[in-house]
Amino acid sequence: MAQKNILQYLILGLLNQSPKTGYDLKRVFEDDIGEFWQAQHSQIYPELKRLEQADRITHVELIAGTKLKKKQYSITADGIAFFDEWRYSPTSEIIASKDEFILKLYFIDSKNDAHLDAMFTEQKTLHQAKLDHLLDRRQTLFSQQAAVDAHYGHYLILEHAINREQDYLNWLTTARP
Amino acid sequence: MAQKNILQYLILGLLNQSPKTGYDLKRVFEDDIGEFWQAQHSQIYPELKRLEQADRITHVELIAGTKLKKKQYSITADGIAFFDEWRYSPTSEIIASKDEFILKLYFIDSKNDAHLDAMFTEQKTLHQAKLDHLLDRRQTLFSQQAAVDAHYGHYLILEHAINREQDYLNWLTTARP
DNA sequence: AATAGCATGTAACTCGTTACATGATTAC
DNA sequence: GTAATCATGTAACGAGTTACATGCTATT
Repeated sequence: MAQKNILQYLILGLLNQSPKTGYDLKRVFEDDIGEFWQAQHSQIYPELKRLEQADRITHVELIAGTKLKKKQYSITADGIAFFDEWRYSPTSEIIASKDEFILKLYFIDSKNDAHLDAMFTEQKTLHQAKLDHLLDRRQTLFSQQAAVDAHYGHYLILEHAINREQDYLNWLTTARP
Repeated sequence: MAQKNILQYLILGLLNQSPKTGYDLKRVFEDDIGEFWQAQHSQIYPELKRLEQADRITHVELIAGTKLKKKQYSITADGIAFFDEWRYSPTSEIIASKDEFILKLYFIDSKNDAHLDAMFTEQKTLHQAKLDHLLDRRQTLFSQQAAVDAHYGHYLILEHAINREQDYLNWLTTARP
């Protein structure tokens, strides 16, 4: 065993919400959970094949327009069981994050280093843009209380992503006003 | 080209501070920059070989005790140039983080889900322990102003790690008091 | 008709983890 | 003496990225 293959659980969880095509999954990864997990379509399609071989999902072929085939996948009872095992098991490790800017900063010894201002200015811009985008998404998705109640976990993690960016920006600004 | 090989720059940066063995590097990864990057010795030793073949580092063999050989690596002029190119280049992408707990949370639809309390309690414990450890390290490394002045970047990233954990804990507590 | 987006796949490659393997030294 | 740590390496595997490849559909 080398790694954990969390991707399979995410795909199962998303199919557990509703049947989806590989392309649908790709978009959810981009839009909804991209802050906390990433997956390219080149990783999703093979994983769908493996999950189907393991009888955790099945698919039906749909025709859009006149010719365009798409495979709509659904989760099976086996798949649900396998997903539930993961989702309700303890999460006892924190997957450490990676941050290239932070590493570059580590090698700066002096407060007077000529590069510090440019480095911080750049990061402030990046993280402000990210924060703006997240605030926008909150506005779009959760401006009504009903949405919060129906997708509470999604709401919470978006709040967390927003907090995180605000905290990052706050640190940047405090360290280098 | 598939990925960025940031590890090589980190090794060069650490050797730029002072000559080190592979084992020394391993410990720095565990202790100092583990919050933001991880590397096992099985990744470090081959990378040292590659860097030496590229003439970016060299080594001398030292004998500890009577027999134990160790290879002490130093950075070359080429290595310094290569490192500087990286460290002073723009960091225009944010490497997205991964967090398994957050993903499990995403799939919880209702505020009344019976698992929520246990999930949050577990995470509070984990992140509190991490925060305690970081506060401890700040006390050890940076209780004197001279240390802050001599290793300003290291100080800043430790502050950031502390902020981040405090923010995480704060979110956990606010969402599930 | 051209462009952007929908839709699915494979190939090549690197990154990173876990496990295997060996031996010396220090502290108890 | 024995356990923990120092010290260095390789092997096997899975995870993840980038690039290659193809074709349909909707919008302007």
